[in-house]
Amino acid sequence: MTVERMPASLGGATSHGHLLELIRSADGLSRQQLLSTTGMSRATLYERLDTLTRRGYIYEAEPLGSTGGRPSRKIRFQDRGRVVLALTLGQTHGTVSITDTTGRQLRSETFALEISAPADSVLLPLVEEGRKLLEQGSDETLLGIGVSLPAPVEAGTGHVKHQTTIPGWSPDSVVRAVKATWDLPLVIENDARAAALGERASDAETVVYVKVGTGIGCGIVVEGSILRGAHGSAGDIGHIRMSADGPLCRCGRHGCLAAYSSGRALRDRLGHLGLTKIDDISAAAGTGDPEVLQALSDAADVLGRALAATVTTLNPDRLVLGGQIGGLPDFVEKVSSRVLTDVVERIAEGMVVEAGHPEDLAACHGLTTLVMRKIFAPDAVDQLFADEAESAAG
Amino acid sequence: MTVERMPASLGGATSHGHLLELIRSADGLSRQQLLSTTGMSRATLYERLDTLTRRGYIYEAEPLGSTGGRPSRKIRFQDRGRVVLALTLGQTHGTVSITDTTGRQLRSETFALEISAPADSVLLPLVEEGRKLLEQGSDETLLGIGVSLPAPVEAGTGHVKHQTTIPGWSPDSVVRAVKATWDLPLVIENDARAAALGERASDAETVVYVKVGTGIGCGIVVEGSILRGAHGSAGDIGHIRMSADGPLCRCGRHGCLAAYSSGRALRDRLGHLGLTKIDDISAAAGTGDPEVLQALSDAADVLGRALAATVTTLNPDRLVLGGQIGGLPDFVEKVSSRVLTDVVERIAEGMVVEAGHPEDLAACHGLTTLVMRKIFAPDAVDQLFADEAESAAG
DNA sequence: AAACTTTCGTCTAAGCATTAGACATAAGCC
DNA sequence: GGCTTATGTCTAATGCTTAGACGAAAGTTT
Repeated sequence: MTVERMPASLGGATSHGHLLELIRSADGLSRQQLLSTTGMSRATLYERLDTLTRRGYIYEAEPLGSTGGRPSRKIRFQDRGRVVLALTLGQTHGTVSITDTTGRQLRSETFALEISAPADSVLLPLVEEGRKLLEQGSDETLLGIGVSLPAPVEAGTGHVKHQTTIPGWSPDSVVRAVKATWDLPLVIENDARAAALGERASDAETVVYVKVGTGIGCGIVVEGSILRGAHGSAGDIGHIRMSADGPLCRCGRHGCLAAYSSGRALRDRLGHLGLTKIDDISAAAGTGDPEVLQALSDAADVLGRALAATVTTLNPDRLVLGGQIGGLPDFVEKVSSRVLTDVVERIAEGMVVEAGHPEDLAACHGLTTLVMRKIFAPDAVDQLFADEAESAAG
Repeated sequence: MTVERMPASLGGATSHGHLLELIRSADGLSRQQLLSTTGMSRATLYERLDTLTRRGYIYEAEPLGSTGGRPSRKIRFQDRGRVVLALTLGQTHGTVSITDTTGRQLRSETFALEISAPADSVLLPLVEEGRKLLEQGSDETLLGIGVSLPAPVEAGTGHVKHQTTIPGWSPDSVVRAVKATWDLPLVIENDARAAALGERASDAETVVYVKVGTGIGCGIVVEGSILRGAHGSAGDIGHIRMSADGPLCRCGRHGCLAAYSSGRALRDRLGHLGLTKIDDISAAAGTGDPEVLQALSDAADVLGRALAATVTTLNPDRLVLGGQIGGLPDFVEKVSSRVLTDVVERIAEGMVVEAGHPEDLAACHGLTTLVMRKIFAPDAVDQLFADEAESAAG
């Protein structure tokens, strides 16, 4: 006799990992609902739920309203007291955050730092602060750690690629600094990419996140996954060439987007006003200084022209701007209008151009998403259960 | 007692579908090799192979060389006599091809057509020619049909999107025209996207395919899958705006890439030489007409500038040029040099810029890939087996 | 030609996960 | 208290998968 099965896509959630995934995605399902959505037998499902409960993956939450008989109880993903530590490093500041499993910040501290300093001198204070922040919580369990950097990161290993922004750091400096304190799942990602992931609303969306701070970074998320390209340089839009004879860029070429629109370029242009820091510029923009506003407008216009090409190539649902410069309302407004006029209507329509969440929050959220994915990926969970069963038997 | 299992990624090929996938990807594996790679038991594997053989999915091929004992026999995916029909429609020509399961053309015929004519008057002759070509083969089984169009196509349904190039076609005109003759798996795709897929070498690569014919099309393949974007307009680079006050484009705006570099733009520029067709231009380029060469060079230069932005955004492994204009050696050369100078070295290095296979072949290959994927996707095969088992039991 | 080696093909008993379904209990509603 | 629905546990049956045996097949080596 053959059993009626659900289409594999929806409910063939037979394994522990997929069942957990189902519970984690739906916020609270009753046993009854799980039985019908998965199509599993009572005995099997209960065994699975039992195991997942015993191992602390799920718990039984409040009852749902009764429909006449005994009320069912929600089964929930065990997120109570589970936290992720996110270290988001920028060029000049770093934030240490404790987040819940959905990426919401619970506690955080921001510090000044100099990213070009030796790796350990930058990282160890942050790690130490992480330890302190963790101690402030009661009954919290740390699940994993995420670190974002304003530099290219190798996809699989999390190694820092040798590059101008972080000259002295060895590839595995972050891994070592963190692993020395916590032997837990660790994810390292470029800051713009982490923020892009943190800004995405649904898994179906294509999001382009552009960070304009000291430099220009960009993260592209297509259907929930980060676009990396052949050598991990996808989204390196700061070096789109806007003209053959433009200003000199740090990369040695002329006319790069970053030489027009980055915070560094603005600082150079506005240096004579005594604005020596990027934050000075955003502050001056707030006061309405006309020269500053004009400079921002020019920068935004060039960026908008470049992004028009990027947007035309990718047809995203959303274009999100962030960073100290990128997030300024006037800047967003100007970029938006330029992009929307330069992009053909078919692509522009329905696309949202907007300022992102405060940068740390976005990156923090993205990092938590990555950490959670790494730990609770169905296959990873199944593997873990299989390994434990094996070692118990062997 | 617990069984040692292979890592799920590699060999956990327990189901019929995944086993078939494994056999299909490796070209000829012995039973012995299958046993060790999958980790399945002899009995189970043999049952699976038996079923797959009985249903005509696989067959036993020639023996491998002996290593001292009885030689093993290769198990092969059943591709003998299996063909796919590919209809590749351009603006002015259409090709009907019979391909083997790897996408290699076996027989083909090319016709002149006018894409702006009513759908049925374009499609029915091609379908009829397809029937004739199929009759020429002996002992061939048609697995499915692929159709590529020089117009946007809706991803899931294969419906033609209402657009300027094909004004009179109803969304489902292609589906109806084909399904009336063959009730088989059908895939409909945009021509540049099909070609992009047809050009890809490995599933790990990111490939940007740019077709310069009458218009400019572009297909982007990331890790084997086609990038579509929010409304399916990803890769619509013909309307990247190259200047605010450039020539008028058909879309009503000024300065679009297509107004500089498309075959149509070249034809307009070279009209006074009596070159009224795109093919005339490529012919004249072959004879070395200096005015034509200069026009091509200019067009290529602008395209190269636009592609530099696209390439910087995506960091592809390969940039492939195709189409009547795009495939011209001088054109490729010029685009390549412009892209490679405009793109920052980190991205340019390792990237290959090259002319694609003749356009029909690439699109044809891509279509076959899509049809084969649709039919032999592991899940689809498993579903089929499950359904049949159920109906046999019920 | 005989011995050797390796694969092939089939079969069996055992193991294990999963299932259908029974049965008792719990809990809210009328 | 009766009704209804969900929960919790248990059992026999089912059926897929496995380990492993066994012999035949088909080459190589001696």
